[in-house]
Amino acid sequence: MLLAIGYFSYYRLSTVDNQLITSFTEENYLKIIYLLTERHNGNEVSTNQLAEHTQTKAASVSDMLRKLAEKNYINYRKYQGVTLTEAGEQIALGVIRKHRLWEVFLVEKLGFGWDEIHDIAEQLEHIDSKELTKRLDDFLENPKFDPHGDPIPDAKGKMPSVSYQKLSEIPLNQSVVMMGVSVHSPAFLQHLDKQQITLGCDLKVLEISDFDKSYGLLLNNKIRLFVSNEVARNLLVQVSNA
Amino acid sequence: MLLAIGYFSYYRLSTVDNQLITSFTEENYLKIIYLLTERHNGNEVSTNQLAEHTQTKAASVSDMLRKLAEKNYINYRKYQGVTLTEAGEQIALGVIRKHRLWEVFLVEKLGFGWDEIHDIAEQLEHIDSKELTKRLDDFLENPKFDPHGDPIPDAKGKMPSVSYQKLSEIPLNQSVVMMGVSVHSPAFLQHLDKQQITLGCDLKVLEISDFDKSYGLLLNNKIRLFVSNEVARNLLVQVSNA
DNA sequence: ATATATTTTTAGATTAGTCTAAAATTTTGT
DNA sequence: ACAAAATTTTAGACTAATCTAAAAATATAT
Ligand SMILES: [Mn+2]
Ligand SMILES: [Mn+2]
Ligand SMILES: [Mn+2]
Ligand SMILES: [Mn+2]
Repeated sequence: MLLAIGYFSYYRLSTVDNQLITSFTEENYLKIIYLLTERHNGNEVSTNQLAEHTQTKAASVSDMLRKLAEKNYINYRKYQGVTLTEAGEQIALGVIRKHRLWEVFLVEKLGFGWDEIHDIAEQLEHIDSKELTKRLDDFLENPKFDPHGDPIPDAKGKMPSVSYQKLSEIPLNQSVVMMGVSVHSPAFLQHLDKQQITLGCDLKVLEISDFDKSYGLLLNNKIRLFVSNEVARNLLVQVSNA
Repeated sequence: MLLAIGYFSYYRLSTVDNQLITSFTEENYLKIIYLLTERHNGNEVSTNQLAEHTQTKAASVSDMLRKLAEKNYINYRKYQGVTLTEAGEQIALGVIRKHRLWEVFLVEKLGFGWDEIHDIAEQLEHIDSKELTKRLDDFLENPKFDPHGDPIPDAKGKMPSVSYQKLSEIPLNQSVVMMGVSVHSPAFLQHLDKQQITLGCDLKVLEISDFDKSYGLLLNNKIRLFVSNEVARNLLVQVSNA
């Protein structure tokens, strides 16, 4: 809620663009439920998983789930985990859209590295203004992917479907393009930077070491390097269609 | 507090760049105390004034003042009103800096009108990242004034001093430049837009009507128009030094 | 199948920020 | 100078989001 008096105005949390009030906290729960559901291919998300990802205790999550179910944002059968309703999913996708658009802004316009942006986007994703989101999207020239390769839901709340594979699942000598990462930690992203593994680069698995299961790669048809098995499992790629 | 786990992270309010925790709400109080103190030329701000500008009740303000005084952000003698301490002023100036930088962004980069930006900046001013503020400032080419003509405090927390006069205090036939507005309501700003009164335009008071005390102006040495006494009192100008 | 372990929910508290109503203090007007 | 009015503070209560501890439900393991 916003009210102007003379010079000033005071922004009182539990904002609204127009209609229903969804708190900062509720938005975070819905977003995390969406992302975890997606990661589990549509399976219910458990209370403990949510506690872990919200950095709270299971008891707090139970309370919040009761509340979100009351508002019809989630399907909730006690002890059975949750999924989002259509209404809940739309809120989640709106938050994810803003998060990813702001990440594009931070990298493309402000020159941040892809390892520095997530925590800032975590705040910006809650800014509540349809018009701002629309103008930001245009300013960025309607990007379809964020700096980590994640697809950006459109203004209607539709998430583009992507079909990436883990590099670890690609046959030897198959040329692929690096499309995304499934871990966003600064440490992992900086590790990739050091080896010049960036979004859009060409990769080919030449060998998998018998010694430590590490991956011997050819990068951009030029550079040979080894990455650990864990790195290979967290690189998302697509078979080159060239 | 921010913690990343795999894909996600969860932003828990009561944020920090590094050190002390200042809530969203506390930031708003400190900002409003700063602006009201400035408006009263350094005089104490009263509980009722704060209640009005925070859209809360005097009782709530009293509580918050006790808390802010405890944290040494304000000088508070019961019943006597408050002023900011150096620490409180630095927080207020940081918030105001971000508010005004974001307003520049919204107008210069996203093409918003000056009447549409305040409420969005009211949210953006709480985003907590020194690095973001620094890069935003550079991206905007280190603007010294926001779209309403208000000066932008520098990164060290120093507010540039400006010496504007109300148009209503300017002698007849004195050429002045329009430098700012002392009311930021969309209605007022749109009213100015309609008469093409913009920041930087030339103004000269040709007459003050005996009938209704309205001001007969010459705009940009070309256009003659009348504005109400209230408009004249809320236009901030500076004598042309050309 | 049943005891044990794990997960989830409930019960009861706590904190921040707000409220209304009542008490205390300051200001104003004669 | 003092009564009345206005302002400010205090007291007590409420809501959202969290917590710990205990109870209930579900899963697992012999
Ligand atoms: Mn992110
Ligand atoms: Mn991302
Ligand atoms: Mn503003
Ligand atoms: Mn402004």
